[in-house]
Amino acid sequence: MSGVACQSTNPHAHHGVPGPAWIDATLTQLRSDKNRITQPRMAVLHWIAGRDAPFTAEEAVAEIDLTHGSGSRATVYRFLLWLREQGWLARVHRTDRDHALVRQRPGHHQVVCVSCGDTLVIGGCDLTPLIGQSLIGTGFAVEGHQLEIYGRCRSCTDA
Amino acid sequence: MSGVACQSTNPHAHHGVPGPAWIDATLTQLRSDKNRITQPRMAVLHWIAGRDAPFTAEEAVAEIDLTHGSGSRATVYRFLLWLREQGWLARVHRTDRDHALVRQRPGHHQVVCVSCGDTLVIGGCDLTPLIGQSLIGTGFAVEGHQLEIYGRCRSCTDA
DNA sequence: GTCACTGCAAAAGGTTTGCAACGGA
DNA sequence: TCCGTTGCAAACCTTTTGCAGTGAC
Repeated sequence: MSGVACQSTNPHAHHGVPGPAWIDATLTQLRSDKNRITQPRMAVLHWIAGRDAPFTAEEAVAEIDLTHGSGSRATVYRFLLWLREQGWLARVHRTDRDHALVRQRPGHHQVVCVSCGDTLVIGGCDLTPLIGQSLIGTGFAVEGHQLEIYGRCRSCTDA
Repeated sequence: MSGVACQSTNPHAHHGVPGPAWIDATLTQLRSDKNRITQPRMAVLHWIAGRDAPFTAEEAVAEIDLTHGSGSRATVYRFLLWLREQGWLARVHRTDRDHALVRQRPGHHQVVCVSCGDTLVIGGCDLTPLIGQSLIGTGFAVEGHQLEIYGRCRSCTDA
């Protein structure tokens, strides 16, 4: 882990990928992939964009239906799957039950609060050299990595 | 990935936690926790000990039943849960579907081959100080972390 | 002998799929 | 218009749970 992010003020720690930029990027890919931009998909994108903590698919289904009056279970699941395949969502483990999803930007790492589930993302923290070193001589060709950090955020520690 | 691939320059890379040592350690804790050492639990332990690649709970159920003629679904699931809670198994993501489990030793990290699913573990690679540094000023209290590294093992690269 | 553990079978979740209707481009 | 996408409902798969019987200590 190197670079600016390791300084004390840490300008790279923030809540996930900024929502608006994330929507723009996904829309761009939808268009260039000749996929259709539909009303349900927009509802899903906007809902995710406003969501910083990890969420489950089922939460997405329920809340999108509530707030946007749209989103059948199948449609949401199908689109979430696409977003994951394209790398716009990362899967993280939940202490409780199943997996959750978070907006993702490559090369950044999730910091998850075990108490409230809020997420922080640290960027500019490239572990690649370190990992490479550890694997010298193993013949293993690294394609990527995912680091999840667990703990308690400020508000949950104070409480 | 073969055994040979791992005995190279990196003394800390190996296939998971060695099976026999892992069984001993879990048995020790079972005893000290006043839990009972039953035939089904022994079957589960031995099956896991001989398994280096990540496995799903369902695989465990099916194969343990086959090889040891024991292990009802509920019993295996209950024991796997205990092993996870005690930190003897780690949950890792699978590219395909749900989560998988692997033998774990604290402070070590999983290296997963995306092609054959085999696992390597690197130890002595403590990220804690680095993570701590990255989070200075965020008010986040780190309790733990999990690093998953993806890539291709030697045999899958050669193939 | 006691009480934790097992096994069954059923319930509870979570996710995927088939198919007719719909609607972006 | 055309074909990708939706919505519903049912199927599917994984994991959990209740409870009577069993067996480790």
